[in-house]
Amino acid sequence: MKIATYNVNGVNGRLPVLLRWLHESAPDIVCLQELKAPQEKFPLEAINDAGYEAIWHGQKSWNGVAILSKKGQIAEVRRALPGDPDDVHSRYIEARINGLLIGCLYLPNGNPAPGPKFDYKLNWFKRLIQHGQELLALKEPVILTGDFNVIPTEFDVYKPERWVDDALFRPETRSAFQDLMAQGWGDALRKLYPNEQIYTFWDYFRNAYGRNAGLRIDHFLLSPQLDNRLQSAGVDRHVRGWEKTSDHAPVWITLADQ
DNA sequence: ATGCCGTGGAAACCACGA
Repeated sequence: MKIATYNVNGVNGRLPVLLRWLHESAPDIVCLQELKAPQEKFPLEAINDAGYEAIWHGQKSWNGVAILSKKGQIAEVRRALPGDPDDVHSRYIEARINGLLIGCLYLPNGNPAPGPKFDYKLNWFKRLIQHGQELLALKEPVILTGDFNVIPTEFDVYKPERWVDDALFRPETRSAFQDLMAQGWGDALRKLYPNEQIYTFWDYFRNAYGRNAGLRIDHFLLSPQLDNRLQSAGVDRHVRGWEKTSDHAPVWITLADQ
């Protein structure tokens, strides 16, 4: 079973790219972030025509997350991260599909830091850590995936010294990510490629993709129940080179059937 | 060092992104 995550940066603006990639890569389950579309503007018909069922939580202009599946029913569990009923951003959706519990997330960017946006990021992170603990306590096969907006280590950025004061790389951010990982999650891509340089995002500016000036900020976190089912993982980095493409590339894993 | 590009929405610019 192939599962992917992709920050599309506008699901309607990128629809041709999304459909081309779905056809080429043929993942069974897809987590999307940054739909940038209100609930009623999600392109369900085109997604259905591509062979996928979908659940989504849209929002006007910004954020927005979705889970697509062409394998098994999507049983939605929640469409918000617990812990703050006043949080109106659409950044989390969770569902059971085919024996997997999948959390699709778009963690706040947090810039500029310090400031209220960074505070929001850290508060969101606290809620994610709390929820992560609850997910692991289920002792089920769980996947937490999406755009974490976290550069986990110096090895995950082309020029770390330029990013030390950035909300994606600040000590508080890395520390929060370490706290989450310490619960027992496995970083799927790092587990399979401990020494490879892996990027999932390249800025639109300064020919970042051409220079491979990238960041690794889209992650697949697996619960221990999935440790021995992880078969392969990768980044479809060539998609970042397409016309009218997102600044992120799709990331995927494959799991052995149980 | 920098939003230099790109999106959506409102309004011919702005907020936001990483």
